[in-house]
This record gives sequence, structure tokens and C-alpha cells, in this order.
Amino acid sequence: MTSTPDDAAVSAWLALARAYRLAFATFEARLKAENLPPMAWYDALWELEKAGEAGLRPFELEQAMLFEQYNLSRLVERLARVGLVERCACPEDRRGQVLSITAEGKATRARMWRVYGEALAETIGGRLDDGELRLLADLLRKLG
Amino acid sequence: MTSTPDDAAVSAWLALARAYRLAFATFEARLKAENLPPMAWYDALWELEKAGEAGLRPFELEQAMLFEQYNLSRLVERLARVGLVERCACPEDRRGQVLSITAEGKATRARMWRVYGEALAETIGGRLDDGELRLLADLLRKLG
DNA sequence: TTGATGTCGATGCAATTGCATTTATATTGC
DNA sequence: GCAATATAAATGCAATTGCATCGACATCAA
Repeated sequence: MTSTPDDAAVSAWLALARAYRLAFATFEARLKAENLPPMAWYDALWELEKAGEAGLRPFELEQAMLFEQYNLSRLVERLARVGLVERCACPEDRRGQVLSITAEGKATRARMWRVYGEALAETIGGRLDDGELRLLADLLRKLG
Repeated sequence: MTSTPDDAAVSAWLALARAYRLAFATFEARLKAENLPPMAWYDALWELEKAGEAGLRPFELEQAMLFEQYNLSRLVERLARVGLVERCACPEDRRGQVLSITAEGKATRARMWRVYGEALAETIGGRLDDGELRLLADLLRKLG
């Protein structure tokens, strides 16, 4: 039985939390410094861009982003309000809607990526070599 | 030049973010289910408990927790309000104060640890063996 | 000294998040 | 068919967070 974690698990978790928070805070700060929207906007825009023409239902986006339903609802509202995302009535389920990214949304995502990607390269790519990065990703995926 | 990150860095970051958010959300949910305070309270209490009699200055706690100054100020206020932490005037710097954990604070932290630790053992310890955990921690520390 | 600048911590206000509930539509069991 | 239950998304309200700034003291330079 795994009732109390051993030191190795605790150390790994603490290192995980610290690495994540540090990197995330860096990315957010760089975006803000360039007057760009926060990371959550990027994630939503990217999921929608990947989804293409078909778009995504809010609940699908919610799962992809690990977002709470009410938070997603409001995030989408903000994105729609400034024209980065479009909401259409869903033909198959009249409770729902279909979200898709607009041209302006794609442009904003691309602008964000220049900043986010550069910070990512520095903060993550610059500190581990390719083999280490792959190993890290594999280990982390076992936690999912 | 690291201007655009390569795939390995992006995959590692995405896996890192997903693993962190999943684990963190699990821990928070378990604590709430037991009517216990959130993770941030745990972190603060633990840092103060480790610091012992001498206590910590708010700005030290801020650095240890990677918290914003104003958020820490308010967190400490809440902790003090319910008697888990004590604030004393700092003898060496009259702008500042010294924080220390109370007996009740220690008891609360211990109660939280039973829940948090168990979830940690399940979510982290249960999915990787000891060697993998050590390797993961080492890789993550290179990102710090 | 003393005036300029820096650091510690708090706080007013706006934006965001969490929680509980609501509205609207789908689905399921009888 | 229809009542009971489930799911999609929104929302009122309280709590928290982010931002800018403040007040108090410390430090430094002349």
C-alpha cells in the first residue's frame, strides 16, 4: 500500500512543481511585457487552430485544456468579444455551440508564439539536450 | 541561437504542464473533499515549520514559495486570522515582521499531510519506480 | 546630518476564479 | 409518450488575484 510517499516521490513532485511554476511565470511575464494575452488564451487558440474547420465544442476544449467548465465559458466569452474566436449554434445539439478560431485569432496566436516559443527554447530547450528532453517527456507522460 | 524551440523541448514542456496540472488538481480536490485548506496553505505552513523557532520574514517565504508579494501578504493575513501563524514585530528591521507557525498550525499541516501525502504517493510514487523518480527529479532540477 | 533612493509589507480597485445554481435541451427507463 | 435523470453551457455572488501605489523605515552618497 502506498499510504505515505517515499522521499523520491516527494522530491520529484517538488522539483516538478518548481520547474513548472518557474517556466510558467517566465512565459506569462514575457507575453505581458509584449502586451500580449496570457497563456490560457494561447492554449485555447492553439487547440482551436489544430481542430481546423470543424472547430470544437466547448466541452471538448475544456477537456483538452484541463479547465473548469465555468472558467472555459468565460474565457471563450472574452475571446469571442475581441473577435479571436467565433461561436456558432451547434446543428447536432441545440444546447451546445461550436467554436472556431478566426483569422485574427490565428494572427494573434502566431504573434504570441514568437514570444512564447522563444522563451520556451531558452527556459527548457536551452537547459537539457535532446536526449534528456525526450527522456523527461517520457517520464512525465507516465504520470498522466 | 535558440529562437524557435525544437519539438523535443515543446513536447517536454507540454508533458510537464499536463503532469503538473493534473497532479495539482488532484491534490486540491482531495484536500477540499476532506474540508482542509488548499495547497498554498500547506506550502506556507511547511516552510514555516521547517524554519523552526527562528521563523521567517515574509519576503523569505515569498521567495521559497515563488509567490507574488501581495499574494503572500494576503495569504499570511488569512493564516494569522485563523491562528495558524503568528506575526511578531521584527527586532532588526522595523518595517518588517517575523512569521512563525503555531501549535495549531502544525496540527493542521499534519492533518493536511495525511491527505496530500497519500495522493502524492498514488499519483506520483505509484506510477514511477524509485530510479525513475530520481532521474525525473534530476532532470527537472536542471530546469531551475 | 539630510536628501535621494531602495526595500518591506499593506491596500484600493479592477479582473478573474470558485461555487452553487439555473436554463435549455438530450437521453433513458418505464 | 412522458416523467426522471443527465448533460451543455451560462451566471449571480463571494473569494481570490493582479496591478498600481502607498506608507514606513533603511541605506547610501555627499
